[in-house]
Amino acid sequence: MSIAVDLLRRVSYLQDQPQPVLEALAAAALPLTFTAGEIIFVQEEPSLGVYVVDRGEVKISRLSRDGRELVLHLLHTGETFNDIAAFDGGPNPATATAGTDCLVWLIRRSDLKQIAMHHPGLAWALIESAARRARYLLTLVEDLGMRSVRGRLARLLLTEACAYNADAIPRLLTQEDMAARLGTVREVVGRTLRSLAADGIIAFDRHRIVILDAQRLAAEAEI
Amino acid sequence: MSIAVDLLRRVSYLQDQPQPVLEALAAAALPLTFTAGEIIFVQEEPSLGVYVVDRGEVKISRLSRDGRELVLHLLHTGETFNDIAAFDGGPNPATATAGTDCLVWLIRRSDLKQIAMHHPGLAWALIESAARRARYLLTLVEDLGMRSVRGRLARLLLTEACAYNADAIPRLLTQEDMAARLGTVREVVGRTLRSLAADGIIAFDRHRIVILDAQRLAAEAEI
DNA sequence: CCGAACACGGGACTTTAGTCGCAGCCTGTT
DNA sequence: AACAGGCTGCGACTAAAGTCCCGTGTTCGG
Repeated sequence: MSIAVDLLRRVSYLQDQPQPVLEALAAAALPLTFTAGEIIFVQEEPSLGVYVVDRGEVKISRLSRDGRELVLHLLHTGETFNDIAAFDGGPNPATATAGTDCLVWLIRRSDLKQIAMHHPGLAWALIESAARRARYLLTLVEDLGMRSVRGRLARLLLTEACAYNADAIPRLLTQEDMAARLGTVREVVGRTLRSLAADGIIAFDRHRIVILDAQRLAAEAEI
Repeated sequence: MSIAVDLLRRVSYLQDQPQPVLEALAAAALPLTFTAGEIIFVQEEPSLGVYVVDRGEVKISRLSRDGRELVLHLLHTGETFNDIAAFDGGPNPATATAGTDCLVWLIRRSDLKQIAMHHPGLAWALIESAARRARYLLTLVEDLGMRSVRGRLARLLLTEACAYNADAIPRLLTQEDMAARLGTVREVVGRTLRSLAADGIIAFDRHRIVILDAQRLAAEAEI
């Protein structure tokens, strides 16, 4: 159980919470393990509560009935998911899949609500986290609504490069993965990457992507 | 001031709050009036707090630098806006414009936080409302990411018809308005409307839109 | 009553995105 | 060494969306 407290302290919006609050949450947390590719929960089904990633990678996505997938988040240690459903008690807003073998903790909605009702500081922290989630979704809306695939891809490359603070993006993301995150398909991602390479903005180093001109890439992302 | 309490009771997520809570909020609320077309606040600027619409229509939108506008919400009496910024203290996530002459009340973030910290019930209500907002944004993401203009337009027509619970949509929305809500342009909306009419799904009755076949329209919206 | 502003109809065209099909290339396995 | 499967490269094609442009009806104020 103290393991769970250590984890909760790594959750960005919980780190300022007093020890008793974290202990109360930890006491309510249930450990769950999933193997790579396994589905954690499915969109539209009733929700159990909020999940915290302990180890591994979790993919949050929406599936359309024609088989396309739109990836909303890729989560790692210390990040939470299904907050929305845990907060409003509605069905799961998206599908969660284990990207790798992983360990997550589940805190049921009723427990969370109970604890939040007794600790206003926690309640406000949850409010802020929900607001951040909404803000992130708004950037997605703007991306999808007013940016071209080229622009979105440029943004994705920049954020990925930044995440590994390097000019090269290790071959973790396949073109298929990128397509799912951009709301498009594999071929278009490939074509756009080639076009960016033809313009001298990026280059391929044995299937790794190297950013040659971060300025111009940023300019592409702005449009 | 009792005017403000009456209004707050019409806010969906506040209606179960006890009288003292509403009075505390009302005491903190400042009335503001705007004339049609006036800008209430601009995206990216520091936020003052949360707003409640008393009278009139408020349009929440994102503007891109190439002049395109994406309408996120159209709000009326008893609805709130800029919740996100009021919750997390960040800049305004979008631009708010008075669609008609209107009266709104502003509750500053610090006052809201103070009151919420003393009333856990209110805090939880805010959590739920933030979750709903996020859920709504997620439907927008799905719309923009995996639906065609035709599908989105079909959905818009259905929800508008439903809002006036009739099969005809009064000429309140111009094609330009619809385009802004769908993330597209006027010509495309017009073309798509004509195409739906050619398929016998809708018809025009002296510039009003009449839904002839709600089933097929719903089918278009599903894809 | 006239003209300006606005909303709409609609044709012609360009660009962007998505689809299809197939070949090549690694990587790990048998 | 042979092979399967996943990832990629790429051309050809179609469909969807966006752009440009102009004509027309309506409304509203001078």
